[in-house]
Amino acid sequence: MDEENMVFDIEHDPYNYVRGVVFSRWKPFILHAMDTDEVTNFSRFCKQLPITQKVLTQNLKALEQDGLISRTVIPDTPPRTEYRLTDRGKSIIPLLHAVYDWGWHVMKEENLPIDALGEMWHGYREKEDDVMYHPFGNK
Amino acid sequence: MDEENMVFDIEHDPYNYVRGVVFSRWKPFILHAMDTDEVTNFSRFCKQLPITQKVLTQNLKALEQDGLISRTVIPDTPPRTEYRLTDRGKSIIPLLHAVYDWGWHVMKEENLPIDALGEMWHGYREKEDDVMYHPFGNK
DNA sequence: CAGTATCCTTAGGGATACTG
DNA sequence: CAGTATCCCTAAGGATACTG
Repeated sequence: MDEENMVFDIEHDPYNYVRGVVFSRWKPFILHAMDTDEVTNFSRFCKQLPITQKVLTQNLKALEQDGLISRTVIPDTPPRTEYRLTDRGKSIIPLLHAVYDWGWHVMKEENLPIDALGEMWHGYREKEDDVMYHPFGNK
Repeated sequence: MDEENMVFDIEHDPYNYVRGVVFSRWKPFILHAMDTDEVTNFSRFCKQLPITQKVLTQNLKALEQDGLISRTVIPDTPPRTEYRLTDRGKSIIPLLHAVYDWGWHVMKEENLPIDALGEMWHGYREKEDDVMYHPFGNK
């Protein structure tokens, strides 16, 4: 055995994997929305998240490929598309809550402003109808 | 009250905050290493993580500013620098473990190769001396 | 409705060389 | 030892327009 270190390969590491699969900019919000809604369609996402259709499509496609969500096209006229969490997708939700909670408390400690809409989604603030006009789900 | 939606501002959202503060490419590994080592110095990090000094410095500086680690310069000749987790830094460790665990299980389900060194650090694989030659800590 | 197709911008990271 | 200083590259995302 030589003195050469075995070198750590981040490409095959679970942290890095999770980073790509769930911690991109918008995925936590998409997953959270789908957990809240049970059945969610494309246009609902667009209503309150300031995310472009292109990025939304990219993220939904990736989430589907990674097995976190399922996509069903319903052949109506016009056809609709339904998204829902798979078991794997559901299994990440508690972790997302824990992440939000940790971040929320640290931001409070640092006196950083926290988005009110997100707080309502997570039950950290009383829901107000005028703000929750399109609370990700049924109007 | 107008019909205009209140728009969600991701810049003030805890998810996004945590993403920046702990889920950049290398921070989980740096934090994990510091949790394992208690007291860690700069050069130890360089031994096994394939990370450049510049990026390491950037990350350590950011972690310090965000209150996750503390930095102490010891006036020897040459001066050394010691890093250790703050209470806030320690408080994120269980969450990191949970992330690793979730990712590890999903990668197993998908038959994706998992880095052996990372598995040993996390206790998912028996430690082998020839592989753990520089296990982040004391040689 | 649920996307594609283009084009562009930027933050985070990598490579390499240099310093008190 | 513990960093700076440059330069470069790429992936993720944003803006805008178009489509079956």
